[in-house]
Amino acid sequence: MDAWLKDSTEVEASWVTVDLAIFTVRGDQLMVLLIERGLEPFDGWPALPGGYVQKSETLREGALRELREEAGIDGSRLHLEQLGAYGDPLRDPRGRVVTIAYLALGPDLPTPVGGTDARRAYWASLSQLVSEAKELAFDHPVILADALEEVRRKLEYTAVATAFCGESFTLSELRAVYEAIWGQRLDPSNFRRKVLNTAGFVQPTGEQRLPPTGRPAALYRRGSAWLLNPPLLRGNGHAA
Amino acid sequence: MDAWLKDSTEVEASWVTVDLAIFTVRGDQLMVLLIERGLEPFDGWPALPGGYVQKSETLREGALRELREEAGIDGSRLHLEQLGAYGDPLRDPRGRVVTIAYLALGPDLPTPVGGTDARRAYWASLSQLVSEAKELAFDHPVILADALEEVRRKLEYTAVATAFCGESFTLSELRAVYEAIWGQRLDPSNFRRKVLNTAGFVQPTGEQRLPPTGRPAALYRRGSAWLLNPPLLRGNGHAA
DNA sequence: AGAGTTATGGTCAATGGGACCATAAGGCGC
DNA sequence: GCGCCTTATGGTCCCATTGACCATAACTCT
Repeated sequence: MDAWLKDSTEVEASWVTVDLAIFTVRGDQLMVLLIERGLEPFDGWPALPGGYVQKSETLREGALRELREEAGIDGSRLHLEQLGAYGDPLRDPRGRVVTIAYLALGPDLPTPVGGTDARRAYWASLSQLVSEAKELAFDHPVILADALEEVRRKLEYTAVATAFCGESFTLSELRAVYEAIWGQRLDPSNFRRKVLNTAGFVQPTGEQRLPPTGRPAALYRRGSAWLLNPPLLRGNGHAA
Repeated sequence: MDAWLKDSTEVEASWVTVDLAIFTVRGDQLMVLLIERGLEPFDGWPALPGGYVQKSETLREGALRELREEAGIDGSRLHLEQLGAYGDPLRDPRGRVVTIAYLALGPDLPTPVGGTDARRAYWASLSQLVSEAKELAFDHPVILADALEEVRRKLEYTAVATAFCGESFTLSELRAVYEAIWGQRLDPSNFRRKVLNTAGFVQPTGEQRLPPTGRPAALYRRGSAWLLNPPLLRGNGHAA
């Protein structure tokens, strides 16, 4: 293989890892899955779950495997997309480690047990992370910030919000996803109108669900549309 | 370094490369820079320019270096953003090579000379590539398709179109960028209204430029805004 | 029954955008 | 100079979308 290298003193092989930003919405909070690292470097620090990519698997397969191994989550039922590659030569003190960050979104998931090189795994509230100025290992703060921005933007022009809901859901639940992630209240009536007028966003199941209090709500499941055209824009922001 | 590996039979180091999808608009055509490969594998095939990432540079620096070495382009004046990582274990017959794809956008650039491992470099028209069903090396067809989709989408909600123009430009030139990339005509009057009403998209220079024929057009330079809110949507498409 | 709560449905006005028309300001041929 | 062609610029009309509200429906709990 070295035969193709132009300059073996400058080019050398790298370790390739995947890191996962796994989000879910619980109540009115956007949560991200963190682990407490169980080995050096950054032993004891909170970090995003992740690990080495094996030689025979695709990057996506590696992400799905780490999802299972480190977070105990079956990835077949959640949304997984690539966020990007992070390869600053100094990002890992061990040497050149390029990581491919993945974004995973799912409905309220069980708290997972710790994985192989994690002492424990837990859901952390995003707003709490920010307010406590919590530090993360490696360049994970950057990855997490990029992931958050990606989710926020993707809610606007795709139907990805349904990935945070279960098989069937009410429009209030769907709206709660938007509110938790955008951090702003949306008008229930206008939200409803927008969602129902967007062909293929959701489709009614015909069933109802009783909330803890109040009128029963109709249930929907995700529709066939992925792109929302026109998009569902967040206004200038008007908290309530 | 091996001390951190969990299973040295399954995890091994990978080669990391960058590949570049460099776009420009010439006339009414969207062009992409291709090279003719000068060595195996895929010797003689057209491919996206790219090469190995060196051990001491960031991924972005590697992309800028390849831009210079393989395409003879000074990257300081064009838009460069990461597209994503491609790591199918079979994508390169030499073995495990993960590539980080970058998207580069610039104004009409000079035809570059061939680089180190390229026999020659040339601009290829996107529409021609499609109509001739041209094949590319590796998984570059996928990367190119992803890059194209990314540019098209990014025109909608960012001011990235100005990256295809020179320092100063007329609104017709800017519109021509949209038309070439979206493959559809836009109404000059409505386009103008939209661009000028979007605060910070462009700012007038006060100067004019004479087109080959017709009334002189006012010149603008790019403004401070990056996100367009509301976005500049392509309609359902109505060629003319 | 009445209050509280959530879901659903409708109105009204402002905005933005697509289709289209009109005018301005150059060059060119005669 | 005068008309003609071309491109740039500016404006109008109308409809779809949407934000701000108001009103009603359908539950539970007291």
